[in-house]
Amino acid sequence: MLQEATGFLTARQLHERLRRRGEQISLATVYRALQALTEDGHLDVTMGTAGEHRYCRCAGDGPHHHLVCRHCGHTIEIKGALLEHWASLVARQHGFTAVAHRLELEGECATCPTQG
Amino acid sequence: MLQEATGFLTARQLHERLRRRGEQISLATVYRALQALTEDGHLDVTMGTAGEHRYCRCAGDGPHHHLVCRHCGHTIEIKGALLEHWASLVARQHGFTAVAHRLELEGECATCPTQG
DNA sequence: TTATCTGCAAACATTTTGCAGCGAG
DNA sequence: CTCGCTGCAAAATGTTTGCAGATAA
Repeated sequence: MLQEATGFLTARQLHERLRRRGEQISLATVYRALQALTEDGHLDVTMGTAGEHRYCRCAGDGPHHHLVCRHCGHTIEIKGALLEHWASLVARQHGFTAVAHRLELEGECATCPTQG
Repeated sequence: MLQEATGFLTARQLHERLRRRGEQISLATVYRALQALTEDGHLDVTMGTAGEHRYCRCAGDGPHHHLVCRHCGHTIEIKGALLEHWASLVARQHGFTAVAHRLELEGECATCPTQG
């Protein structure tokens, strides 16, 4: 059902896509499904700068980050062991414990179909 | 007026603080002031996981990141030259250009007043 | 029967905006 | 007068929830 989420989508965007494919699904159901799948760990969630949730279908194989094309939404997963190391080091230097980190990279991908 | 924003605050939190100090300010005015100050570059904005904006008074001296205590909101600015380097390197490796990045570190600070 | 899933619409939270009042120039 | 700042309330947007009907075990 959420095979559509190959990149980062808002609930509304996913809803629109599904309806265009002919599914008669309602927005509320999309939200509920998204919620359930997120709880099960099948989806990652990030916050857009406009305050909306963005859902992404990621392999649940541990912490990673995302490189997202700002035009087409194409997403690449990044396993940033180096970053995680650096993050916990910096945090410890400042006396912080139980540190979680969140990184998002946004740019323009080389093969962006929406470039023209 | 926003000297209160020593850490990350939502508009509501700031509004509450100001009212407790006796200011008869309205929520709309808080938003408007926040908006103006953000445009002027006097405030940084991040998104909380619940979808709310969080405002922070930062020196506008170039890109940096934040280490935030999840309990008291105490915030430390981090200049991550190493991270920026790594980020643009990774992005370039994947063919991305014009890459912006956003990092947030959240943990528990050593001198947290709300630990008990 | 119960349990789950669904749609619709209302509720809810955050943020923005329209209108009017007030003080400064 | 105009201009800008303010408060109140309503609107806009994104998200959640209450209720009832359908379907499955």
